[in-house]
Amino acid sequence: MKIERTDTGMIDRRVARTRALLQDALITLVPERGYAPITVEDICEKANVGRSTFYTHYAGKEELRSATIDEHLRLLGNRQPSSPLETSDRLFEFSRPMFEHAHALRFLHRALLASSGDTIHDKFRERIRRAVRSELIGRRIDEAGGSLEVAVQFISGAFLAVLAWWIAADTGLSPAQVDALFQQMATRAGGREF
Amino acid sequence: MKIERTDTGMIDRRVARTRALLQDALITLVPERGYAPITVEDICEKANVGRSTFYTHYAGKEELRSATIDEHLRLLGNRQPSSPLETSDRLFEFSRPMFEHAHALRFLHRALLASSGDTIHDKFRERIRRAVRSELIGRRIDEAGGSLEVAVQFISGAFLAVLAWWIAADTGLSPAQVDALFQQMATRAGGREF
DNA sequence: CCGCTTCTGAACACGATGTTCAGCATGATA
DNA sequence: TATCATGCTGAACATCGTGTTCAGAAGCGG
Repeated sequence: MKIERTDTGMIDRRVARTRALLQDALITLVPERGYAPITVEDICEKANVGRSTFYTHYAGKEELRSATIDEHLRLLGNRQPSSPLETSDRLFEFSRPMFEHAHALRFLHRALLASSGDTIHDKFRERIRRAVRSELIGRRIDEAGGSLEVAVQFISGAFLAVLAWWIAADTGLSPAQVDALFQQMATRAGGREF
Repeated sequence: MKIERTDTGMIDRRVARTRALLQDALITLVPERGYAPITVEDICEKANVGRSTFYTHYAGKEELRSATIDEHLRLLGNRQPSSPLETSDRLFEFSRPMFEHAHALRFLHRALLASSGDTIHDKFRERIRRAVRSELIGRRIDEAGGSLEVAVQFISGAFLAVLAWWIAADTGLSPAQVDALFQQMATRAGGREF
């Protein structure tokens, strides 16, 4: 069976209801056990929706998750670019609204963006974080308000992104070259207290 | 059945052979299809190892991957800390050896570290990357040797790491505060050409 | 060469996926 | 309100991957 739209383009209430129930169920379930171990049946049970019904809406767990995210990201996308005239020359305008939005929907983000459940990645990341942390401690005298941890996350995140990109993309850059570029940015990032 | 060691602590050749075959099979398979869709049976077939044998060595796919990584990371770990006396005050000493190592074993890294196959994360990351890229273009005049892309990866990686940490850890920091810290580091990272 | 360990492949139980369908319930429309 | 098209249901089914078990074959170490 397949879900169509009415001639007028309206969405049947039953369809809207079912989809909302399923998405809510997913969002409720993920924080409890994590995403990976959840089954379609779990979701249906929590949502009080027949399993066969699930498949008339989504091809599987992944598609439900994807649709859920998309629907919420669309809301974020529909913001006016913070007054188009006011072209401040502050860099990285995007960050503030992102932080705001993530904070407002932090439960959703926790449920759907956090925990890829990827053991390997996490192991590797933790390794890097430790290295960065130990290099930062002792260089910075004062660390009020957990800004050390922000710096650790900042630097290690940057490093891993550059590393992953460099390995995957097979640019012509030699290890020494990427490292030089990374070093330059990383060192500057900390400012004078480094 | 369970694999033990001989009294002398030696590893039976058959055991070594089997494990090597399985690890190699995994490394061969991942670049072809990605990690997620690979089944234990696939691995066994590629490795020419009985499926029941697989389970006498590893509890599942994940454990095999974990063991494979660990075994290779151990090789990296056994490096002397680049002459302990030479305590250069160059920051982030860790990065250079990492880049070197990743380059040497780049096929392994591509196979096991790249592509978590996580659709959602990737979508989100790409969104950020685009935002960063568009903010950087136009500000930087000269972009020789793909250093723009390095900057994009650097900044977006840093942003996502900070965001993920902040959402997950529930520190007391307000959106404005995290953003301020992020902005400070990000702006500095680019140096004067920003 | 002997004895012990590992490998093998087939069989089994299990759980989750994804599909199908006949019948029921509900929303849209007039 | 009546009608009818559409969505929901639940049970049944086929399929697939997982993880276990075991008896016999093969290979290793001593």
